[in-house]
Amino acid sequence: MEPPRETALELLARKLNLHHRLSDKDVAAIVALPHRIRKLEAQSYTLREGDRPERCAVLVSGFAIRHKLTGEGSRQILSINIPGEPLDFQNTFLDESDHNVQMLTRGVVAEIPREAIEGLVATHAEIARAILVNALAEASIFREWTLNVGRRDARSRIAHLLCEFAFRLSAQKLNRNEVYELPMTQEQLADATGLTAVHVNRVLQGLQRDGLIERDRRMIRFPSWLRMQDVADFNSRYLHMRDLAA
Amino acid sequence: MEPPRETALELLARKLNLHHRLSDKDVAAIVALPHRIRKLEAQSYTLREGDRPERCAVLVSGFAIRHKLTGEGSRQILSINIPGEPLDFQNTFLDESDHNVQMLTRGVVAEIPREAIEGLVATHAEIARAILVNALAEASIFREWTLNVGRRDARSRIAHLLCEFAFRLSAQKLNRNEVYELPMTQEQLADATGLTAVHVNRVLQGLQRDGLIERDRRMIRFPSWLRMQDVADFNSRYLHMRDLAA
DNA sequence: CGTACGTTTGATCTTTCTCAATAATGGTGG
DNA sequence: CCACCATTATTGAGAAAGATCAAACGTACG
Repeated sequence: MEPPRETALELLARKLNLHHRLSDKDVAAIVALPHRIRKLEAQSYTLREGDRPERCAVLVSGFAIRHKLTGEGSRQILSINIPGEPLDFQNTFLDESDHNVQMLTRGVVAEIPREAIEGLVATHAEIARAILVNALAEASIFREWTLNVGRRDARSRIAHLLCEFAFRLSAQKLNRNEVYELPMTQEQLADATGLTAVHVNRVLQGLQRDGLIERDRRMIRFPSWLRMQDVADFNSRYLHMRDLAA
Repeated sequence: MEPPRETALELLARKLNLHHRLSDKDVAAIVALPHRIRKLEAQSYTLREGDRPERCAVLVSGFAIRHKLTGEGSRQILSINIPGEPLDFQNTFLDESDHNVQMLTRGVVAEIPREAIEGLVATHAEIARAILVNALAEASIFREWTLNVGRRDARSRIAHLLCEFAFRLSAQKLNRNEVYELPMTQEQLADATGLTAVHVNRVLQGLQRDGLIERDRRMIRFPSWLRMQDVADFNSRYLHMRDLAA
């Protein structure tokens, strides 16, 4: 028997609760939010640089990325979003988006009208706080990525990304047992780490050769989380989660 | 005759107003905040990774940086803060700091008690919004830095940092005429761009040779802002300022 | 006026990129 | 269910950007 399926907004409530404790009443207010469910194809954009967001998408299933491009056209992926995460809260409060949000896989989002969010924030102080804390926690992830790309070598850099992804999946209880699927091509992995796809390929093989990861297709398994964490220089503090999972 | 000196909190109000329009009443409420003025030496920390912030420092004069270290000890500077900017708003709402905040030069901060900020936010919706927008705008800067470090070559990377700094100084009206002092050693410039000091030195010389910058000590001048902007791949959109200066 | 710190220079080494080709894979239409 | 096509992964060889090491030179300030 399957456990009852979580609704889109329950998922969001659980995510926000990860950063800031919410009462049952607050959770109920979130779940009561008006919204529209929408299916999205892989590669489709939910928001483009320069856009003015009028609704706020919450990722229900599938994976999304934030990215921006240099004038020369090379791409940097800025973060990966997993189910439960709000995609546009940050942009909802700014006049125009400074980056792109794109689906990595096909998936489902719940779109909440801007005004509904604004109303909620105005009347529920703890939810407002949770949204702020969520935004700040995401900013912390950007900082860690700057460190990752700026100061770690290719091996640690990739290992760090793998650790972060695994950790966040666990925290949202999205991975069955020890294995998870990394929904990215090596090209995308390269754009996330500031490397080239060729080099990513070689580094992945190196990690595998040294028994740090096992790969089958896009499935990844860490034989030893501890050793992996060490190579990745990964410490979950920057994720600002109240409860430590994994 | 000097214009009347701006107070610490007027400076903050002006900075917040840059991102979100504030009424005179809101400005007055900010200026009325309890606070303590403190002088800080160069290199002193206002906050360390792992700390729990109990007061919120606003930079009044001098410059500060955010940075974090890898396990191996190399440092990545995450952003530079200029007078008027709140140093700890982001950490005030999280349980512990995920990065260090350190003075780049000697300077002065105004320390506002945590509870005073919380009270202000609870009673002044527009100020709360301005603080949120300020935090989101700073997150946008982190994203741009990830792109900078991940996908631009050394020359553009350094040029971009120089442009950003010049632009933000102008927006806060902190630079006399066209010249400004970059308050960083080449070592620090290296830590901000993910390079080594030696290479930074060579790149700076290259920029100078090509007539893109003029240097005298730490003073920097751009003979042509347009050409510089072009080399830097700089577009101020990500700074989310309502009025464009410079 | 000396000492510590910051800048500059040269020589050499390494990591990572580039270019190019080949091999798997996965999804699609018939 | 199969053949085909487009994407993705893998491999090799050579080039380049940037790192490293070491030394010399400036300069600010106590």
